[in-house]
Amino acid sequence: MAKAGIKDIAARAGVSIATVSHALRNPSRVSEATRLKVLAAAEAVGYTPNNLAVSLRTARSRNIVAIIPDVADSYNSGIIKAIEKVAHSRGYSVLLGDTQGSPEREREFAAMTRSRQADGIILMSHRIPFDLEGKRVSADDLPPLVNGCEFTGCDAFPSVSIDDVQAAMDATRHLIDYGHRRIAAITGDMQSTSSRDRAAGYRRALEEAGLEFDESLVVYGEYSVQCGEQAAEKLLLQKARPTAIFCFSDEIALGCMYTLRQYGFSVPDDISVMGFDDIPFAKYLAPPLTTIAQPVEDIGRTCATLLLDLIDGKKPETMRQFLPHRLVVRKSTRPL
Amino acid sequence: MAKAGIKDIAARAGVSIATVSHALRNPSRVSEATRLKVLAAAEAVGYTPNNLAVSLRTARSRNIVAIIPDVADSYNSGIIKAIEKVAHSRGYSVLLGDTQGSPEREREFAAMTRSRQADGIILMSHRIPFDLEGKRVSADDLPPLVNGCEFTGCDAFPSVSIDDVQAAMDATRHLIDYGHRRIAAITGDMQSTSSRDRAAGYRRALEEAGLEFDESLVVYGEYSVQCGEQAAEKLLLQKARPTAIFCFSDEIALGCMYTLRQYGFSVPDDISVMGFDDIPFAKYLAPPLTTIAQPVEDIGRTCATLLLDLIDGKKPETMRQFLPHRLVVRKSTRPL
DNA sequence: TTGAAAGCGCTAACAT
DNA sequence: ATGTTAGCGCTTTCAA
Repeated sequence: MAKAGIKDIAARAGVSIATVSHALRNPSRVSEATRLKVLAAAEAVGYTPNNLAVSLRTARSRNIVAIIPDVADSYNSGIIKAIEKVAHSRGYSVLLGDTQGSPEREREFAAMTRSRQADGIILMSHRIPFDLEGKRVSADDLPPLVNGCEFTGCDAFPSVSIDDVQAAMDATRHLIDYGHRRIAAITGDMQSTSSRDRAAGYRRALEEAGLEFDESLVVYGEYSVQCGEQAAEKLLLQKARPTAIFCFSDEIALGCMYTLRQYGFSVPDDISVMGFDDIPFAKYLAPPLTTIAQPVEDIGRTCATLLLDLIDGKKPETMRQFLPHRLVVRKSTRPL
Repeated sequence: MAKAGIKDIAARAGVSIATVSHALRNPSRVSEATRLKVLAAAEAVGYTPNNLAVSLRTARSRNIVAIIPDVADSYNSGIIKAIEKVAHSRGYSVLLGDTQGSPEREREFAAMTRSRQADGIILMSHRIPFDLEGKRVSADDLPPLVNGCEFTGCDAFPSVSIDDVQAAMDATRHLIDYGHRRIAAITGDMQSTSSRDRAAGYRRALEEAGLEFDESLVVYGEYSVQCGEQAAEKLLLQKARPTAIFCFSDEIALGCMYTLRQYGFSVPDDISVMGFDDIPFAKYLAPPLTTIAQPVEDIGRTCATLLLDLIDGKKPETMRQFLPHRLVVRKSTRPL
């Protein structure tokens, strides 16, 4: 006996395949007696539905694809974990779309909705992964998509993230409140909206405090430890060194602190370092990292919930959803 | 125009659907002229194959499922990233099976091969996620599965990991070579083979060095920062404290070092700490962590390659594959 | 309450 | 080289 299907059940239970199908999906439409008979037969033949067939027939794969720059990034992996959790609880599976930042791969993964392998997309990128131009943009042949952490700029899709501008302002202000005046910044990829917004917030907080924005104090990088490592060197090479460095991610901060230590600088005694994200490791670092906590779990959960609702035809109430961040002051920053 | 299928192409190109199918999949079976005609028509109608239909027909989903305890764990996420990479390069997608250690979820995800949503399984657990007993174990109705990092004990499935016993011996020996005699250990979940093997290696290295195994020096935990945090306290409470602590994962080591610091102990001056895994953060910690480097990328790649080959009907050469680990001495351990 | 039958969109014999 | 046709395993009208 190779592969038991509903027709095997039907044969064994002495009913039609239609009845089997009903008994399994729509119990109320068959008599109690047949239902039991069918269930017993299903059990007996060791039935497992072929979900490919179900999906083809119902035009629903019950998969979503999460398009994410890098699963191995601590911040990202937290988000995706939360996504998987709610997807699973609602009977969906998540297809992993690790793009390593490649626009081409973003498009490939996004195409999975066209090819019916996925019913929707959670996009953690600032790029729209398909042509809106080419064809008519009849809003309803766009796939269900929710934009997480980043923002494509297209309001046809709901997006969820923190208010990066405000968060960066809070971070910068914390440093200013601590008496710092020469506050450097190490950014993420400036293509990304998150990084642009943080840069804007940084700048604005400076201005509001009457501090001059000094271009030589910002190093444009990307969200990675290696970047922080190198960027810190550039900062250290300056004649007038910063007394504080605002890193646009905790990973950057980690690399930054490493370099500082290499050259004999103490954090926070010589230089204060501020991170962003509050990855799980942040509080365990030496010194524990002052940072902006993102509600990672909440972001992931909200993205997934929104998407699944979208798939079910429910329109979101707010298209642009901002979740609350929080300044977490630990030991990597100190009053001047 | 809603959904272009091969029959739309056929109509437009003035050929049969079979010819379209051939032109698309099997170009050599069709004349150059028709091939071009078909391609043009496909382009014109904006064709994207319905992979659900293809999969149903060919009985191949081109998905694999990665069953993993926790995507947010740095070690795990490295593995899964490598898996995704090779899967993608071979035209497969990976379904994320984050189990949070739950055997039930392991089984749920494993069932995806039965329901045809996945063609194979990469299992990072020591438990077999389905009944081998119940039915006849006719080896060929087992799904393609490769066991990564852990070992179920079933040699019907290929497995790939490092030699945990040897690696733990190397780690312990390093501490012994440094003159340590009271060497504590903080283990992972002792249900897991990796942790049992490491415990065995630890013990064996002790014995070979003529050191007595002291049960009070081992704290049984799990692979998490929180665990390391708490376990370290237990160790510190002992009358005769260890001079070195061998943590069975870097995350444990991180938590352990944190607690040590809390209580004013310096690593490595007062106590040496050794990790395991060499997660990307390890070298950036303060102090940089001495650890056993696992070939994460290689493990992931090998798992995926093996599985995909298995799916293609190629039998693996070795059922139990050990990849080389490496002792990485940094600054968290020091000679006594 | 149950069943017959028509597909979902595609592939793969088998014919032509 | 191209076309006909029979399904893959299931859901879902529609009729009985």
